[in-house]
Amino acid sequence: MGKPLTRAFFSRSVHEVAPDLIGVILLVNGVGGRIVEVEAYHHTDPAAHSFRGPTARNAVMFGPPGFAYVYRSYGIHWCLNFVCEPKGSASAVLIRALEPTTGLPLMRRRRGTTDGRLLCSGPGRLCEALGITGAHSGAALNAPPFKLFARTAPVEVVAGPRIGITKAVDKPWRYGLKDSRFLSKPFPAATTRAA
DNA sequence: TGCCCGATTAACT
DNA sequence: GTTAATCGGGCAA
Repeated sequence: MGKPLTRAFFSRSVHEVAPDLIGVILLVNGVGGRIVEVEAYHHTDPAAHSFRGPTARNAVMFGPPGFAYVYRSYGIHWCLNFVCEPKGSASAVLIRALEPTTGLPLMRRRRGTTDGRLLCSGPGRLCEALGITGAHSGAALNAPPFKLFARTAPVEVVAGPRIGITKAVDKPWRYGLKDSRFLSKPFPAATTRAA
C-alpha cells in the first residue's frame, strides 16, 4: 500500500492530478479499490458544473483542494469528484471507475449483483458500491470515511474524449488504466503515456 | 413559475 | 440500438 495522499497532491493543475489518480487506492469506510478511470473538469471548461459561477450545488468546487464534491446525476445517481488546484479555481476530477479490491461482499449487496465488472465501472455505480451520497459532499479526502493511497508502481495511462457530455466534446480529458477490464467504456484509438 | 435537459443506468426491442 | 426512470439546476418569461 502506498503513502496516504496529501493536500499538496490535489493542489496542482487538474490536468496533472487526473492522470496521477490512475492506480490510486480509494476506500470509503474500508470499502473500495483501485481507480482505473477519471475525467478532468476545469472552471474554464463549458462542460464543468463550475463554468457558470458558484451555486449552492457546486459551492464545494470553489473551496480548497482535497475535498469531495458529490452531486446527483439525472435525479437518480450520485457522482464523486475530487476538488483540485488552489482555492477558487473551481476545478475537479470525476471518479468514473474502480477495480474493486476491498469489501467485495458489501459492494455486491449494495449493487445487487455478483458481477465484479458491474460493481464500480461507472460514476453512479461506484458511488452506490461505496455508499457515497450527497452527505459526503464537502468532506475532506484525508480523513474518515475516506482513505486514499498513492500507487507504488508506474502505470500506463490512456487518454480520450469524455463521456456523456455535449459541450467541449473534443477535449481528451478522460484518463484510464490501459487495458483495464473495469473501465466504464473502452477508449477509442487512445493515446498511451507512462505515468 | 414553468420548461428543458443533464459529468447515468438498466431494461427494453 | 432505444428509452424510461426521476428531480434539481439554470434560464426564459
